[in-house]
Amino acid sequence: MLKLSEKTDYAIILLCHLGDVDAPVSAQEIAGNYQLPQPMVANILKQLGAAGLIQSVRGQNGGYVLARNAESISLSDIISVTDNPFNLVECAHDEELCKVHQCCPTRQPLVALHRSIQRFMEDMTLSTIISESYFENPDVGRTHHEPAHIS
Amino acid sequence: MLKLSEKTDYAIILLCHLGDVDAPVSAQEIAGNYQLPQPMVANILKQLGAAGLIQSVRGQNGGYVLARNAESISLSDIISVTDNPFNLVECAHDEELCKVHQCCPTRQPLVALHRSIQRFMEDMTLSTIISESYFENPDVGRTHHEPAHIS
DNA sequence: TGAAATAGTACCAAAACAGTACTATATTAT
DNA sequence: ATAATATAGTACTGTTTTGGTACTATTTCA
Repeated sequence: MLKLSEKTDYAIILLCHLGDVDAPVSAQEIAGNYQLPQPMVANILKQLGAAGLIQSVRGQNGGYVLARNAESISLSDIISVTDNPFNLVECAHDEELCKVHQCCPTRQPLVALHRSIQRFMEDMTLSTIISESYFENPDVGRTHHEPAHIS
Repeated sequence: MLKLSEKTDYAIILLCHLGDVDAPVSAQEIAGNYQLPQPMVANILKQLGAAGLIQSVRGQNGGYVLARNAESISLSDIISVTDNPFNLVECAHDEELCKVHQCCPTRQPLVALHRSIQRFMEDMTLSTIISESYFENPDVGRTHHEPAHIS
């Protein structure tokens, strides 16, 4: 399905949190903050760490911090970790995989769509996401701007 | 995963074929032409018919023709049939589904990405796909233009 | 009346996903 | 030292989605 995995959703949330704090943040802390199951948060953080997007600090008072500044982490980077490298169509990478290579009308236009999405995801950085995010915490006095529902 | 289903791939191929022919084309004919399993082709055509993208002609010498002209069939239409209606993130349609609604940094930027993709898919019509498609049939004397491979 | 086609549905195996569990290792506070 | 609190690595499992098939009914034409 043409949908982001929930892991990616969560990963973005976790990364936004890390981008807002300087000191290392533990999996437990984040899980508590967003009411998500701790093992899953830990698992995603492990993946993000292994991929080099965040850096781990082991031991007591340990946790995670961003490995790079938020400007240099793109949505594409994140999706590559939690959603596999983006690949709209299989044959985009390997033409041999195409089962109907005698006449494949899909390749050209779908590759164009692939590129368009890819580019968007590369331009969308974590810092952009953070600056565009909005908070609905009741304790934060903020105007509630409702994003229009789509499609 | 952020990938089109194979059914969508096939659906595009089938529709392109129908867009090139006037007389009704049967599932068997198409299956033979592209060396795809007949039952699957038939199944996809049934779905496309039920969705109103193509029109069926029953009985002997029957088959399918486009129900509308190729300009008015968008990639978005096709994907809605074979890939479910496009929905990059669950909460894009229903904010209540958001499990972390206290602070959801993902919504705004992902909705933007959703819109961007949605728009692209609506602008990409079947006739565009057909005109951009290229054929490698050996019997058709054509210059072979290799699309660059993408990341 | 028989052949060739679609209509509708239901089914099944394999893959992907979400989430968990367990063991090992590192660091710090006491 | 040692106990507490972290991450590291990996493997597992139930559920959902996907790809593909099967079967029966209906329509149309020769």
